[in-house]
Amino acid sequence: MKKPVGEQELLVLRYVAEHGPATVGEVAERFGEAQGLARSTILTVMERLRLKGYLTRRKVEGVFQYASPVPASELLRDVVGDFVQRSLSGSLSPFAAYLSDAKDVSDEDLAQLQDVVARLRSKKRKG
Amino acid sequence: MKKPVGEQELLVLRYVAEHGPATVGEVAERFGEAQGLARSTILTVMERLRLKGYLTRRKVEGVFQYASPVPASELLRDVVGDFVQRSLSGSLSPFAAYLSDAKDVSDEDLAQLQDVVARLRSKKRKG
DNA sequence: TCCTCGTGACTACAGTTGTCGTCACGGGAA
DNA sequence: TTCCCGTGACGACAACTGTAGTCACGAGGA
Repeated sequence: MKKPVGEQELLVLRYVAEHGPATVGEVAERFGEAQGLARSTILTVMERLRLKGYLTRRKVEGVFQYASPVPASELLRDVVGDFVQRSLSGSLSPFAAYLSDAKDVSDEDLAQLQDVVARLRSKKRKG
Repeated sequence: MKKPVGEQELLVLRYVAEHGPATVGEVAERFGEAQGLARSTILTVMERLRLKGYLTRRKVEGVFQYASPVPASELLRDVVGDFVQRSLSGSLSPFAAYLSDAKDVSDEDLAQLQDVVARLRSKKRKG
């Protein structure tokens, strides 16, 4: 069930996941056009995502509405998990190394990270 | 200089970066065999990595010694950076989401993360 | 000298991804 | 009724990746 998703595919998937159910025409107009992509490109990508099980569709008044069965946040969380497993063999130190050099960590991201780390630590103490 | 690297390619690159300069035969025997890969596969992958600029080689006593121009840690840090940019559009919250669900964060990784976060926070206060 | 083996360079081929063009259909506007 | 347009389904093609077979060459051992 873990079909791979390409980079562009992921962008489209994210768009759909974040911008509710949408038709191919809508995605092509609002997302594809901005990226300089033809409508048929968007259609092909969305259909591939559907074939892989990442999108579902439902005919509403003649046209198909595509939607992601999982919310964008969950989707991205899984993408990160996959990446950590596949490319880092589960190790997080490369992430730490990246972070320590990162120039552009937003306040919110930083606060969120601190929060998560603190939570993990307290859980570990107990567990 | 930002040629893409596939997953298997990355594994080989990591192996070479971590296990000093090595010949194709050595990598095939120690790494490839364990993965069930033919020697020619290893050779092809290593040559592709060299063509992309991720490996260099030097003939030593008749055979080529391949090496990574950058240490493994730096390599992985860059891989993470790429991933964050390309797949997460620079946002770190998906990573935080991943962490909060992660089951298997090692003590070392956790400590390292906490350290980095703390450092970033203090830097931010000052800067 | 002749055969074998490690090494390298090529070639090959299938699957995935990124991008489209095009064709056919059905519903409205003219 | 006719023609146009949004929509869908296909087919296509190039690049990249994963994986390997094969051929030629040079150094040693038999």
